[in-house]
Amino acid sequence: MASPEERYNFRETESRWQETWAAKNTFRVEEGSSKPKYYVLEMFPYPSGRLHMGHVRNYTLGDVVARYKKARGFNILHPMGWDAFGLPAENAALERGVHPGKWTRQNIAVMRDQFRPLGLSLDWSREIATCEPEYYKHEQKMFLDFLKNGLAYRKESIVNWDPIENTVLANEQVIDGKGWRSGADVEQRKLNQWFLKITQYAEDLLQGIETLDRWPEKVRLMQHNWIGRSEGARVRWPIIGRDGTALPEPLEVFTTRPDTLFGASFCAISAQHPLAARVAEADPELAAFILECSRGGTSTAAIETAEKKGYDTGLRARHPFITDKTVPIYVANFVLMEYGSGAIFGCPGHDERDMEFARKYALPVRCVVAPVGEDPQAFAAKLEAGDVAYTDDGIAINSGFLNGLKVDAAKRAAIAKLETQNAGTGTVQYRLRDWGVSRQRYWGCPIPIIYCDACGTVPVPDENLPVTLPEDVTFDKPGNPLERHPTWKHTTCPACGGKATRETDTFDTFFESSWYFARFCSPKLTDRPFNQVEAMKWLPVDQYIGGVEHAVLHLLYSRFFTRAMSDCGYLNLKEPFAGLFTQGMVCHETYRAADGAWVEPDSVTWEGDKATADGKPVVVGRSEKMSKSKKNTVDPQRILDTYGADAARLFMLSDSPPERDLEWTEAGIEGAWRYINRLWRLAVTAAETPASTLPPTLDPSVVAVQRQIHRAIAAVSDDLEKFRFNSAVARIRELTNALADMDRSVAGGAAVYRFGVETVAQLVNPLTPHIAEEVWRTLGHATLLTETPWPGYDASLLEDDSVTIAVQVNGKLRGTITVPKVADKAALEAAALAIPAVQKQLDGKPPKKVIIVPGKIVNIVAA
RNA sequence: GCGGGUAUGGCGGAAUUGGUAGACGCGCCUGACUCAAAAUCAGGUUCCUCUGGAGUGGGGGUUCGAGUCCCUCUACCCGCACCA
Repeated sequence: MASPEERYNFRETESRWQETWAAKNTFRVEEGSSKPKYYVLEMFPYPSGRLHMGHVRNYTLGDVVARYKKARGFNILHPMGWDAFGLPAENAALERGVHPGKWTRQNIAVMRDQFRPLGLSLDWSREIATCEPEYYKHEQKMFLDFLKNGLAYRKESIVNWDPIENTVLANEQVIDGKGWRSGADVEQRKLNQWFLKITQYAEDLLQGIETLDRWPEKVRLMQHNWIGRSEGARVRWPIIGRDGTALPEPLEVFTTRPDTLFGASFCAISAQHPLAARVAEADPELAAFILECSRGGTSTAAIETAEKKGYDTGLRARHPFITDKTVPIYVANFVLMEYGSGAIFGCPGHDERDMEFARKYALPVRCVVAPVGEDPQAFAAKLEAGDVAYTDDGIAINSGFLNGLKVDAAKRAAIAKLETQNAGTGTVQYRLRDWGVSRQRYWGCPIPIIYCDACGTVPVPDENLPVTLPEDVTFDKPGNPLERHPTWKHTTCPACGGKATRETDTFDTFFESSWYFARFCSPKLTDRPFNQVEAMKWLPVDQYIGGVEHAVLHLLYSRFFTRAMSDCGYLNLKEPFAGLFTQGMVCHETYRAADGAWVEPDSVTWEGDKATADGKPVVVGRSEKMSKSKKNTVDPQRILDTYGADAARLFMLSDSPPERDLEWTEAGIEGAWRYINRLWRLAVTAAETPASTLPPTLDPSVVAVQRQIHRAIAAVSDDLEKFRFNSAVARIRELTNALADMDRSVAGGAAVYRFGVETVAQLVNPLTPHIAEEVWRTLGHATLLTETPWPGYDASLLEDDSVTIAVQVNGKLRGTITVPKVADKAALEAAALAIPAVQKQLDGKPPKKVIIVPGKIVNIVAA
């Protein structure tokens, strides 16, 4: 029976250890250490105001890795910072009239305080905030270096416009045709924008994926698809005008199927194609069609569902292979200007979309590929009469010099011929577009550029960096406050000294997060973003942890930045993150009142399986990601106040594998809290047990526990290495159960018990560091457990002298036998056959066959 | 449409190379302690027609033996989506 003194006081204990670790700088990087380095990083938080459960899970996972690796003898870099620029700060300014900078810095202060009681092994001396000029001045310099090296450029282009956020979005920030934060239908607008040349690295980024063997397959695949490499050809089609004369410039189309050129029945160009505009000058009907395409296509979502429409320009394109053959050129609403050359040739027989178009406009369908093993004539007749395209592999038919070749060979032959005829070239096309980084927002890093009527685009000279954000701005009107600031925008040209204006756009906030991992290597350096030697020592990040939602955003941008920084002399590295772990979301049941309004979990009361809120019944919905809109959030603060950090951490780690979604339940956290107390009682008992040395002979039951301790060390070590934290918890609980059940009064009992409790403290330390440290101290250790090496195990104690193995008859379990580990096959067979249940199954007949796998199983095959 | 993933008790999940399915926990049940409750402790808990049988989403296959390998179907989840 636990007396009040013995009850575990997490409030006092957890804060005491947090203070001790802080006072001793336990988690600072060890300068000049000869230990191997290990860089653990979790995706840094946006200072939204308060920590949420997703943060707690993310940082707990990272902390387990950091503490485990520290015990394993590594010199750990485990820093924390703030991804502090972003739109919510401006929204707060609009709604509450508070300056974005003030709001952000207040949030940082609140959240930093919320971090402390979690007991994370962070090196706070390296804290950074991206909204401070000490940080962003370096990225302004970096941008200018990118510009010098041809990695940044400005151009007018059609961009994704978010009408709610009043800013441009990158392609990666448009999800299902909607803004990734606002959810608004994204519109198309033509604007002058700064771009970073991520496409220059398309091939390298693609190939680099192969080296990321400690990344989840899912993320690698998503990046692979996002880059979207396709091999094909650019084909030039001479154009014949409406009057029958040839135009000077040919039409260039991109295709991945040059093998189907003989099946071409039309060409189609984008409504934004220059040729379309030229023809429209003399054709009002076409001009109207083009307008319709762009009007109907203001939202990306609308484009995707729109019916395929075309307009015959009256121009014709001359086929590269077939003399005298020409095809009509259409303007089509489904051809994208941004991909390939903004023009295609249509082969309806072997492309679904072209088939749809051809049937609509009564264009010919010609079969030029037939599947192997089918009669080509019959197949072609069926295909040409139907409306389903054949897109699989096959053999070229009706295709002149390509006839008889399979698709791959035909592609190569077609490209070779195009090249000899000077009618086209083999090429590689990527889906990846350059990264538009201009944002029409205030709360971001100013783009260090000046526009001068005389000198054009002029970079801000180094000595004038940083270009800092003005503090005196107003948010009383829509649009970018920098644009209407009375003085900030107006400046003099650094080149000619004349009147000039500043760029008022700021960088996409993904700019800051694309290099922060390097800044942590020398966070206080003032003259450069980071020290190259330090960065090369710590990078790549050994273990990066965060949500999968950044698979093609932050994670791709960072890989690009690392390459770009290397090409500009900042680094010599390609991949920033050697290991990546993407954690699941934290979910909770949802509740709705009769009127459909969401109800918070805290206001729901249960009576049996009936849930009510304010006396009215509520409908229990499915478990979903915690979100403010569905009100199914649980405030980490309340959990920490009620159960402490260790219980919260333990529950988060034990209930689900870390890559899967976690269902938050009050019962679960209570279970974790019970375990903490159970462990504490064990420790109190162990501390009361007089320390004794191990006697020469141990009671067999004690030997069994001793084996279990060593097995637990081996299993938990392996589990922690492989992110199987839920299994690690199970193994530790098993050992705890065994220790609680053991007889301490027999020979060696007391000593092994004590050793066992000590081992539990060590094993549980990365997961629940406060109680672990407290147990360690209670057992009489003067040194910190946090500074104690990871326990080793005795391999000879992992296995028992005797093993229990299963006995099957025809694959069905009929009994078990416990035999010496060294028992030979004959002994195993004899023991197995002696089992009554086995005898019964055999029914007096001799077995047909006996399969014996020593140490594992005996399977008797009955006649 | 294309690509990927997942499916195991009432629930979360375990079973690392094919070898005793359901570890560990939650919930539930019984008992002890208590005036009572909570907490704690002890025991039980896959299902069924229970000396046996069935069982890892459905169906089929390989094997002495399949949650695990192969084929096929279904459901759900995620990513991309007129990319030529």
